[in-house]
Amino acid sequence: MPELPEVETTRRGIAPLVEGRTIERVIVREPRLRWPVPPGLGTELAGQQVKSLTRRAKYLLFGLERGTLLVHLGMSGNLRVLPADTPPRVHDHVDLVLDSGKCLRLNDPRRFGCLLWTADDPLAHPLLSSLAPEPLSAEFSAEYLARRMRGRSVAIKQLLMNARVVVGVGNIYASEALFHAGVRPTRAAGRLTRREIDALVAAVRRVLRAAIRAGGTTLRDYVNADGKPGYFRQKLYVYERSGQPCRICRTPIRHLAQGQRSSYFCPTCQR
DNA sequence: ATGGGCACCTGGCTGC
DNA sequence: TGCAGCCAGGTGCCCA
Repeated sequence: MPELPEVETTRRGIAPLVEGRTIERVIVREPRLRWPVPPGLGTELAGQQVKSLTRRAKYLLFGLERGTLLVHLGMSGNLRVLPADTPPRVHDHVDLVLDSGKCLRLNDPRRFGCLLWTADDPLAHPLLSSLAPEPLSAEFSAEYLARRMRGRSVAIKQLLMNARVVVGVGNIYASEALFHAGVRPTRAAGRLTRREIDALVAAVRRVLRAAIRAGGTTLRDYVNADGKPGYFRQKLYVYERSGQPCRICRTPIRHLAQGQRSSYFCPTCQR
């Protein structure tokens, strides 16, 4: 589900409601997430104030007085701030009960998400330590990408989704960015021209920024912190549009599978 | 090092 | 109506 824009939308939505609040207690209804919720989490978090809420890749980092809470939403997770007495629904796995009378509630049907705590520098955590640059940072430049693509035979779409090359770009925005750059998803990464790499870096940035502005993309079950869907779906050019006319040239959008993931492209606009 | 495939899970849709 | 099969915003790990 959530790629960078959806995680960032979630962060912006919940930050004003959690920053400065104290966690009174933690309710774990289902600890079996991608990694088990640590058994001592409640003891660790109770009484701690949330100092900051930041994002690294698709992880949310809750900076506490002591240590950091790491949350990943996996494919189907969402976080909402609700009145603490709201009856839990199916797949409401964890609540952080706040001193505001509200709770931060994690819902995740597929349980591919995770909720972990670390006492140390969160960026040194094994799950975060080898992550690539943020796509919206200056570090993600055409020079950088060109260097990382050189000699690689892997398809450009799969490389874009590799978190050791650039983070935050998932299945939707990889297809969309490649459309806007005019590059077919199947091209070998190492064969792109410098002009195409320039276009691709710009397209990744543009698509992610526009999606954040629209509150993310809701395909099925993504909702933001207010329980509302994102509106970027209406601005998708190729994703889940196979057979429909290209918004630029009317050629039917094509679908194919790459590494067990669906890709979409316009055979006319993308070369 | 690189690339490919599988695994983890639930739910919704399709087609027989 | 029932059920099998397939697909879905991610990503760590194992193998060649």
